Amino acid sequence: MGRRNDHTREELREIALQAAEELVAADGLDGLSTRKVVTRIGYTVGSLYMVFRNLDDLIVQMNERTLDDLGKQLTVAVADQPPPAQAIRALAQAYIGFALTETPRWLAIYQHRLPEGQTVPDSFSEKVAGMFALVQQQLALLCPCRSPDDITLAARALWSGIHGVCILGFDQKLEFVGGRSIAEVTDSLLDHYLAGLMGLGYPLSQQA
Amino acid sequence: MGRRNDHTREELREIALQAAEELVAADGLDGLSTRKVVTRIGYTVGSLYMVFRNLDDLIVQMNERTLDDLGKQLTVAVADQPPPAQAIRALAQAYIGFALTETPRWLAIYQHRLPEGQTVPDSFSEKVAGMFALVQQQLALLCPCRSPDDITLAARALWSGIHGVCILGFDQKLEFVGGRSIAEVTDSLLDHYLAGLMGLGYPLSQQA
DNA sequence: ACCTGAACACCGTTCAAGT
DNA sequence: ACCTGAACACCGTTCAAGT
Repeated sequence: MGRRNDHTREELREIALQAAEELVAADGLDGLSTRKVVTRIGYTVGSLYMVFRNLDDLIVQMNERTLDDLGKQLTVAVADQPPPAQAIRALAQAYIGFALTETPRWLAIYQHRLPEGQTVPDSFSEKVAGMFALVQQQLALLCPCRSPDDITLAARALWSGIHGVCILGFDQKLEFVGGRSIAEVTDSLLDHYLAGLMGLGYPLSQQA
Repeated sequence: MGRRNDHTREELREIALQAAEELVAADGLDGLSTRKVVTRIGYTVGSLYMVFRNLDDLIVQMNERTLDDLGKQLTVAVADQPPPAQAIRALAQAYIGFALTETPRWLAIYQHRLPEGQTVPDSFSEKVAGMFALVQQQLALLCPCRSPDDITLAARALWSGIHGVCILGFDQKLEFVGGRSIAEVTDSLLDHYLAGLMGLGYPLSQQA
């Protein structure tokens, strides 16, 4: 018993997160357990708690890695600096593409809920903010005359909307209207929202 | 032991679902368990399986009741037949209102995932379809010249978008940009999307 | 027919004990 | 210092046994 030192602390963290990702990819977040993780890496339950505070901590760290991967995809989508309207479309497509290819890991980001009162670490929020900044940046290029406040609001509305299409699209429960692909619905949202944002001086509520 | 007959099958179902709703309202879907439900209603574990196939079945039935409540709220929101643009806004506000006041039960609808391969019963899908029809109907009134296909697509895009704003708004993880309320972001989405839908003959992608 | 409670196979987390 | 494995308090589900 005890003191094997097969792996450094950091190595242990790495293989545990890898195992967790594989388990989630195979069976979804609900299929993840501490005992499955340690069995997969050849350790016993207790040792997990040397590296992670608890299962929630492990999941948050796993989700941070998923955010990193997602962020990379978004970054390459706008790497060749297309015009802003196309860039926004490319960002949306990259988001959908990631959700499509990495569905369980992507879902885990939103499925996991910390116990009441606990919040996600700053590093997590920063990654989310970084991705969000990509959208905001393109929107600012698209609408140079709008105030920063307007841009922030619009970016949030647009990105939340795209996320909504994705999340409902993947929820077979909500597969209410057949036929339409996630990409089609997203295009509708993008087309009309951006047209409205740029085309009219005043929002609907101030007309009539 | 055995044969108490304190309650009929239907009564047992009712008090079990009620207990489940109270548990979810208090501690969220993760705080729900078969054993807590039966303890709360004064029965033992086994008896739950006389009325529900398993815990997933109980949750689905509980979520159907939540959909009923939500549907009622949406219906009253358009009961006095306001003009379509206002009706759509009222539907969105009713949705947000329900999410705000019944957060854990509302969240449970989306949080719960059936095991791989299983699907939700038809009665569930029908309720979702019914709510969705409310939006579609108003959108059809707003844009009489659009094809039914266009309307379906637009309704889906718009409603998914509003849902996205809600779901990210309630996720403190994603509270990336401070200051903006869910209602504000929804208004931005509605204003610009509807303006774009009605104001321009061609979507952005077909311009320039 | 209804209901119990023991049984089984799982959980997350802790911690004394071993090297 | 690292790691084990038993222990504890939970799970969901089944089913023989009782009335």
